[in-house]
Amino acid sequence: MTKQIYKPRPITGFPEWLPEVRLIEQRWMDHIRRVFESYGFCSIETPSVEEIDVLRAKGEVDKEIYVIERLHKDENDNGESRLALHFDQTVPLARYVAQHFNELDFPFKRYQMQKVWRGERPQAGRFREFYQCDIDVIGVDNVPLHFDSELAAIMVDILRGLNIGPFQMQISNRKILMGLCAGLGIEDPAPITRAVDKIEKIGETETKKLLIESGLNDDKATIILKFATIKTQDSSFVEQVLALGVSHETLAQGLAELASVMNQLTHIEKGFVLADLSIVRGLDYYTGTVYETKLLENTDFGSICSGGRYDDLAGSYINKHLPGVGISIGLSRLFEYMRINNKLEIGAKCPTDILVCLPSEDKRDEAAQTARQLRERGFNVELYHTYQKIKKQMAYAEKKAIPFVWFPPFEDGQPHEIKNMQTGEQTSADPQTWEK
RNA sequence: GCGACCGUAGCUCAGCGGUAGAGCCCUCGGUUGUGGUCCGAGUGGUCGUGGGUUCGAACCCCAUCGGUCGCCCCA
Repeated sequence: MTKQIYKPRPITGFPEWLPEVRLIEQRWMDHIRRVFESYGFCSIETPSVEEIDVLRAKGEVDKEIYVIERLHKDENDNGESRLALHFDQTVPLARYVAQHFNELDFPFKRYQMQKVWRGERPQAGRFREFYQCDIDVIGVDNVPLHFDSELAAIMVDILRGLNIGPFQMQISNRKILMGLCAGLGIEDPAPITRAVDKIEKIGETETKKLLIESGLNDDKATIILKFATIKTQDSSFVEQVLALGVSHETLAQGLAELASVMNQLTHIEKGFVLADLSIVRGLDYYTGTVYETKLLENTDFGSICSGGRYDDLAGSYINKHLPGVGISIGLSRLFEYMRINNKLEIGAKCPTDILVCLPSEDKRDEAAQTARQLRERGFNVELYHTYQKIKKQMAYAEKKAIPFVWFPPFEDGQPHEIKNMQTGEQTSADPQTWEK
């Protein structure tokens, strides 16, 4: 009789980590949470599923959405196949705010760290199930522009603390390009924004080709191209845009807003934030400030932290005008980049500080007692429950990279001992007073 | 959804027409109460799957499934 084995394969796009990697991911999340809370953001968690109609209210993203249904559907179950996994946290937030409008305090500042699902082709840094860490500020009728700069500062703060190497956040304002297009008499700005957005990736020549293909004459294409290459560390982009000789009310408004945001970010060390007018972002609900963040050693990897301002978040779900601004860290993407490039400092495979070893069968009580005493004093302590040669017990600690091994007395009357696995040093110690 | 490349042990790969290999990992051993190094032994694969060509296929051909990378889109 041979046992039937179903050989499992990893499901691409749905990552899972070994304990030593997961441990670091948890540390990252702790860090992110701490910074969010330090700015007074509160946490919410929404269900993994939303009604399909809720998810669809914002636009055409149908092919990305995973629908859920029971394997065995009853005849009268039809109405229930209306559920699907959320593909971001902004839409669930909008629904949440609409639903709890009367119980929330505005401006509503919340953070949310959950998994989201997208039915896309997985690639490096692109998953079908991944974590996002969002913060958003929602106001009734308006949200001060100061939040736009504060959100940028928060994210720079977080990313610097994660030790991810050089990065840069690029900020722009959609009104600038929209106003520029309007000022140039361009009726459909969509293909223009798409071309501008690609300049970093495909270069100026290719971008210009795209612009011409979209129906622009050479003069207009040249203006747009010139515009798309403007990058400044302060608000001096304003003069450069004005020098293009196009004027429009929306353009002026966008310039004023972005200048204001940049001026409020001068406290950040130079280089972390850049006004980059080629940033527009595809998502159609952004109407003002837009953010993107790239790792400078590999800008092709994609944005690791992006977001923007929207005029009306929840208009599809409630009859109120609720503008907001939000930004999200692509935790899984960023983490994966660090992991595959061996930049995570992989350490212990468990949170254990001390392994208490079992000297012999008849010393179980003493060993357990020792473990309890150490645990009460705040250490993470594992007890080796199977009596095996000390050699085996040590090898276990070694494999899991547990930093200390505790030896309760082998014979009555002897002292306890503790061994530092890194230095190999072993000394006698008292479970009530020992310190690392 | 479209295009290019790739599927041999848990992992990284060699073999490219004549009966499945290496390194790492894992397990055990190298005697009394102590890990890492070293030495020895062992477990593990119907060579992604199905068909075809051949005396004979991991190897050649076709199909299929899976993976990787681009495009689209995005964290």
